[in-house]
This record gives sequence, structure tokens and C-alpha cells, in this order.
Amino acid sequence: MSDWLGDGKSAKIKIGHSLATTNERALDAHEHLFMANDTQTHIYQVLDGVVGVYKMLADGRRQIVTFCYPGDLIGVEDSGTWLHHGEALSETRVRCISVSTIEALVDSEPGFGQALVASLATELAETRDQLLSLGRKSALEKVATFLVRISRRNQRENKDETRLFLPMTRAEIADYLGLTIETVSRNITRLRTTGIIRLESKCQVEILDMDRLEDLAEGDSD
Amino acid sequence: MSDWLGDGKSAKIKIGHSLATTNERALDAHEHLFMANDTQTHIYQVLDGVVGVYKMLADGRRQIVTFCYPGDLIGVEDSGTWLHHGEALSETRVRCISVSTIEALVDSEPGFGQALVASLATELAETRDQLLSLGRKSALEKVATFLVRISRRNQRENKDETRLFLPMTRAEIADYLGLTIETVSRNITRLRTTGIIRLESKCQVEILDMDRLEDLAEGDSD
DNA sequence: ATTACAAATTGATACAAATCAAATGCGTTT
DNA sequence: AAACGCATTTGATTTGTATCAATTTGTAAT
Repeated sequence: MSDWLGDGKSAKIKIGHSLATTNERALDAHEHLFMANDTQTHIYQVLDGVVGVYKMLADGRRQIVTFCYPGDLIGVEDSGTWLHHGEALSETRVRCISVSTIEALVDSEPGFGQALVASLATELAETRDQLLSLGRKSALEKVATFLVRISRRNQRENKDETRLFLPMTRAEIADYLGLTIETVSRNITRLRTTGIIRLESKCQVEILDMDRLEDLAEGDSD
Repeated sequence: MSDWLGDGKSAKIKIGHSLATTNERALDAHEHLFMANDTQTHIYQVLDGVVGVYKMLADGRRQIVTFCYPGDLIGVEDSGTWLHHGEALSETRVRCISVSTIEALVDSEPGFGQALVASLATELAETRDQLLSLGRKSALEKVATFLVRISRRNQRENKDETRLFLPMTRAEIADYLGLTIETVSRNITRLRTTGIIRLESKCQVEILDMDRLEDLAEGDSD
């Protein structure tokens, strides 16, 4: 395995200054990076901030399919036109890599294609985990699973896995978990009152009992 | 784009007789092809029948993440050990391709890596569509979406898009849609009594009103 | 500090789907 | 053809989450 993209989704792509065709773009919170059905000219790598990738139904129902953090690639999976909307959830910087550059790299750089495969494979595995959450878990289990997932991401990046920063609103968490704002709020409260987590602020969570949180996430006890 | 795997998920991989390391395996209905946590030695291509790929929670709740039909590849996304269970839903034949063969092909055959990327990208896009279903659609909309998806598959394969064969049980449909057997049954009945579909048998559906079915699937009217 | 506003929490009620419980249909075996 | 077993359908009731409705918290502007 080459490490053009590193070990899957969360790693850094090693392009940029070496290629003239990449450049950066800065977005304010709530600004869209791309819209569904737009022609796709670039693939993006998040440098700073978080991008929410989502689908919508005509009546406004929304499903966020992934939150993209620094290091994540967006758009490897699409072809020609964007299938999803992409919106910066906070102030965000992205690296823009033209589709033709990606294609050139696949051809010219041995291992780059494999790196893309690994990146997509990781994303697919996470998305399938999320299917299990949305299809079969209770609201409390969904929220617990969400927090465990953020904790694991912190671990991978050698950050404190017990102190989580949630850069998104309750509405965005709800649209990711297939719940309402109110249900998300109630279940965060429930985790708090049962001593499993502590809220330092609305966006800052401390995990007090990782074992019980993980058990909840796996549906082992309620 | 090479066409080693053709245009995404449903196409045929062009390996087999040309490589000694591939061979076939036949499975009876309900027989497992692999189990989660097993060491992954092969990637499979479905030749005949249908394979259900699923995750389970400790208490028995199950989520089927994909149904794999002839032409589909299984296991490109995993690494080392299987992340899911794979079970033949009917009598099934698969081609077994050793992981080392795949790796060799990626290195030796230009375009093969890109084909894998395309295959994974298609699978990811479908899985994200399914996230929208599970997270935000009603039971009736989920069932409609499921039927539309099978119809589209028939179209891609130049089969009659109004006559659907459902090789899986209601329980398997339920575990795919995040519903119960009873709710699946009730909503199939509802589509039948409103004249949108007709049941020739339990496994044979005729779509009578494609427009209304597609509208339902997109949540446009209820 | 005070006000204003959006986000989050909390409470009361409604409803869609789950659960519990038969009944029916269908394919297989005898 | 009758009897069995299993999948499916249909019915009655319960329940978890959505919806509707305030209230509270937190943050930014004055």
C-alpha cells in the first residue's frame, strides 16, 4: 500500500505545492462548496473546518451522508456532476484539485490509484456502519454511536478521545442521525443525567464513562 | 475509463479463464459465503443468484447493507478481515478471486485500478441513497424506493423494468429497509390496493403506475 | 449592562411503525 | 387430495419518536 493518501479517509493527500493545478479556497460558515447537479470540475480536500455532504427530498427533508474533516477528500465518488450538496458548517478552507489532475496522477503515479481505492473503501465501510445506525438503532443508541465515532477519530489523530468538539449544530446532528433536533437534545440530556457524558458547552462534550457509551452504541444494554 | 469492470457495479469483470487463481464456488440458499471477522482471502464476483451482505448487533438486530446480484463484486472494500456477513439468499454461484490476484492485476493491468475505483464509487453512491431512505423516508416511501431501485437495475440490464423478481423474503426486505416484516407487507399491500403495483406471486411484482411509484419514492406525494 | 436573536432544552400530545396475536396462503410431502 | 410447515397477510394494541408549543440558554449587538 502506498501512502499517497495515507491510511484511508483521515490522512493527508501529498499533493499541493508540487502541482500547479491545485489551489485553495476559503468558505464562510453555511457557504456552499457545491450543489447537487452542478458540473464537477474539482475534487476537494478539507484543510480546515468541516464540510457537510447531504441529499435532500423535494419537501425539504435532509439527510447528511458524511461530515468531512481536515484531510478528507470530497468528490472522488462522483462523476461528471455532483450527486450531493456540500456546505461548510464552519469557516473552512479546502484544497481544490482539478479532476484532470487526479486522472493524470492515477496514470503517472504508481500507488495513487490504490490510495483512492483505500480512501473510498474506508468511506464505504463507515457509510455501511451508518446504515446499521439509521436502520436498526434507537435514538439513544444513534447518539451514543455518533459520539463514539467522533471519539475514535480523535484517537486516530492522537487527540484526547474523551474530550469531543462538535462543530455542528443539533439540527445537523439530527439530519445526520435521521432524528429531530428535539430527540437529539433529549438523548444528549439523557447521556448527561446518567453520568455518561458531561457538557462543557453546547459544542464541547466530555466522555465520563467510555465503556457504557460504547455498550450503548453497540446496543448491548439500555 | 477502462472497462475492466465495465460501467460500475453491475458489469462483468473480465477475468476468469485467463487466470489460474480464480475458481468458482456454489452455495445453497442460506449458506454463508463469509462471516464478519473471518480472514479475507478472496474477493467474490456473483455469477448467479443473490448474496445478502449484512451487519448484526449482539441482540440479533440485523441490517442488510447491500444485495449483490450477478456481476457485482464483494470484498473490494474490506481489508484483512471481513467487516460483514455474506449469505446466499438463493442458490448462488460465485467466482473466487484471491486477494493477491487482485493486487497483481492493479499493478500489471493499466485501467484495472480505475475500474475498482468506479465500482466502489457506484456502490458508495447507492449506499448514500439508502442512507436517505433509512434516515428520512416513511415506510411506504422506503418500499417504493426499493421497487424503483430494482426496476432501474432491470433497465440497466435491458430487462423488463415493469416486471420485478424479488429473490429475497419479506424478512430480508425488512432488514434492508430498517422495517419489520409486517410493515413491509402492509405497505406492499397498500401499493397493490392503490393500483400502483400488482402481485403475480409473492416474488413477482408488476409495476402498473411507474410515475406514481417514482413520485412516492421521491416523497413528492403521499 | 441591556436587549435581541438564534439555538437548545423541556413539556404535552399525536401518530407511524413496532409488537403481539391470529388467520390465511402456499409449496412440499405423504 | 390431505396434512404439515413456513412465509405472508391482516388485525389489535403499545410504544418510541415526531410534532407542536413554550421556556431557557448562550451569544452578539447596542
